[in-house]
Amino acid sequence: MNQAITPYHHGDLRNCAIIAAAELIEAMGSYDITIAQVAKRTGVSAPALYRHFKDKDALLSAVRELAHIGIMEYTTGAQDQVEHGTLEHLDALGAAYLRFALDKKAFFGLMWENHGDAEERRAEARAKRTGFQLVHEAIELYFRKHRPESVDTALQTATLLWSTAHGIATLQHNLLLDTFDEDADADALLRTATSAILSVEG
Amino acid sequence: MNQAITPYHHGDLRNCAIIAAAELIEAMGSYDITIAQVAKRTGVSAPALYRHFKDKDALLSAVRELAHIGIMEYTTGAQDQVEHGTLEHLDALGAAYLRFALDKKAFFGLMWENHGDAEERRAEARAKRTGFQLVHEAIELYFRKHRPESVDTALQTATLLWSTAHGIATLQHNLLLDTFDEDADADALLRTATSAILSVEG
DNA sequence: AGTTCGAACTTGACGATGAAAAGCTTAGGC
DNA sequence: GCCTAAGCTTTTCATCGTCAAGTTCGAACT
Repeated sequence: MNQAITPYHHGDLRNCAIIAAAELIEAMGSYDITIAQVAKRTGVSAPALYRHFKDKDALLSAVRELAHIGIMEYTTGAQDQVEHGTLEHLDALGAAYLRFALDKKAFFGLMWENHGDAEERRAEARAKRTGFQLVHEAIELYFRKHRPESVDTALQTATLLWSTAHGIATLQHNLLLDTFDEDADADALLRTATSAILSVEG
Repeated sequence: MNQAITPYHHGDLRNCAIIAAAELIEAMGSYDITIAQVAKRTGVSAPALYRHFKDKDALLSAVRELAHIGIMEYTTGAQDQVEHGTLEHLDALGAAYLRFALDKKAFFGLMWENHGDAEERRAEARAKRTGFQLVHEAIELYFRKHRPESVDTALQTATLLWSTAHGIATLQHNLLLDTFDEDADADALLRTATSAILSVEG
């Protein structure tokens, strides 16, 4: 975004385009953006972006990765304020996930679109896995402290917990929580699910 | 789809267009279809569809409702083969949901897109609620039989169970289950979650 | 039966979009 | 001080969603 006197060679177009796209998405509250919009915001012609991205979806794919980093900021941020390996730790992670889904609706929606070729998918899967790892480690730590006999089911438990959090976030995101249950509170629901799933006998 | 000698007035264009769109989506395995494709398949010009749908999204919205009916066929079909109010009943519902997500990937992805104006959203929310109701009733019945003191938490439990099923389906759909947990089995995961959530103390 | 009317279609056109092609511009190695 | 190749630009094109204007036909009224 920092073009001093608009030099011919931008210098960092790839990254600036990704950021511009992300800003546009956030500003419009929708990931229905055009190459032209991104190009304009970056101060560059539309085809210029094709020097750095195979096609539109490759650009969006990069934005999706950014979004995953964003969610990591939410979760790691929340994690830093609680004692690790406790129930509060897991609740904090879950709450952060739900909060991201609410705060950054457009990003959250975009992240779970899956188009793109195998290459892009792999890169995104890596980013997603990093976020999941956080939950996995937190649960492993929790089990090690409170239920050492269940440590080796931590991966399964993490998958379940992530699924539930994601499901609740999706309900929220689609404005269906109210439709299904007028009095539902996403955070409370997730906390209930968390303790239920954590107490499964390995 | 039944144009005998291609009469000028189609007779049932609206429904045929919806079905054609659904068939296209299923055939291509993607919901990235064009008005022109749908029109061609229906044997009609593209603008003709605008007599029956406000815009492209109104057509897709109708297809989404069809998809919800499809999921209902899966779940009610599964339900008919088990004794109601049992754990197997709930497991069957969940398994049917996961199977739909796998069998009809494109539909499943499309269903959770949410664009469209308020009017369309309301119609879709109604369709979604109908599917949810099934789970709700099954859980209420289960509680009435096995844990009568928890009957009034059935709605909350249903929301949780639906969330978990949906989360697992999403992981599956995005090919992430393997990424997160190489040995994960979606059905087994959901069964584990189901019994955990059902045993929460009201 | 003939006229009329409006709903259901047609063709044609337009603006926006994603993407390719071909030609400038400039930094950096020789 | 050129030469080259990467990084841009403007042009161009096909496709897409959608609108406007004209055509066709069934039904309702005389």
